[in-house]
Amino acid sequence: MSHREESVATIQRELTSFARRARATAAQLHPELSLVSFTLLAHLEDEGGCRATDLAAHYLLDKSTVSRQIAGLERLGFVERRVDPADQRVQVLHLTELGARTLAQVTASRRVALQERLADWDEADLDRFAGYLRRYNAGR
Amino acid sequence: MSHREESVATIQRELTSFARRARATAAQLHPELSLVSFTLLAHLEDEGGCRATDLAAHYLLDKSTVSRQIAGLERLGFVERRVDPADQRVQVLHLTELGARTLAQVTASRRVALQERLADWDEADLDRFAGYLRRYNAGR
DNA sequence: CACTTCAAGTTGTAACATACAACCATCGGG
DNA sequence: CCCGATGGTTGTATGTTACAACTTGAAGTG
Repeated sequence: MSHREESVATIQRELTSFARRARATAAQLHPELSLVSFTLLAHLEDEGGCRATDLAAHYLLDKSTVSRQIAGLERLGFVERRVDPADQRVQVLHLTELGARTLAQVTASRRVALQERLADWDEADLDRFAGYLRRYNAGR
Repeated sequence: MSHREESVATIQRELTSFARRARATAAQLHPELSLVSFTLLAHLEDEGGCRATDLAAHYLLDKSTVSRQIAGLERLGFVERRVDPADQRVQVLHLTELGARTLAQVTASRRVALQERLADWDEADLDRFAGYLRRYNAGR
């Protein structure tokens, strides 16, 4: 196995291991907002509102799954729907004020945990790690 | 926000985004072996056999969940149990020949996908990225 | 305009995954 | 020999997800 292949194998192993734990970690940190709900809210924040179909495409979920997730988030008062005047079928989803506040809280508590974990990394390493992750995720 | 905080924020965002997609990606790539089953088999391979309790601790799962997962994998003929002669309560889990072969296939197909995605990375970057991921996961 | 086709969302259904609690069996130490 | 701790299974409830069938509205075509 070449050096290159070994690196790829390591990346594979570590990413898998991370993915596997992510759900449980998220659930422990804030039981009120699952990993999926959290990412949906975050996406709404980033995009400043989007359609359910967009969420489904972006997160590789079935539209029925998104429909139910959104219904739950609406029940919690975190998102609201605004019918697109140009197309009555479309519901543009937006964060409510409460949704934005909750998202901010959860993001902050996650960040604290992450900061602790990365406490002994120096700034240059953090910067490069962040860059690699961004590059990896962009590559699709 | 300091440079350091910005890097941490990026890492948080990218890791979350990755985690969110991982399950669906895995499911598409090989419907026969979910992400969880895959990681359990991989762990057995790495460790050369271990207890259900170890799996639960490592993957932050309830022991009942692991118990059912293992039951499923046993039904599929991928793992076998050997009672520890030193402690009758303990079942040491091992990959069967079929389990090892299936795991190897899935690992290989995942690796191909990953290699494609990392095709335009140079070797030094791959090496550093792998190192950062290992360091990140080790930090707990 | 009527007809067809397509896109956005919802709902019915079934399969899993998961946690928690209760439980059983076994081990090890007083 | 009992008793607490450990490994594991089973009962139960909840949540996530996909697939399929359906509803509604949009858009194009004759």
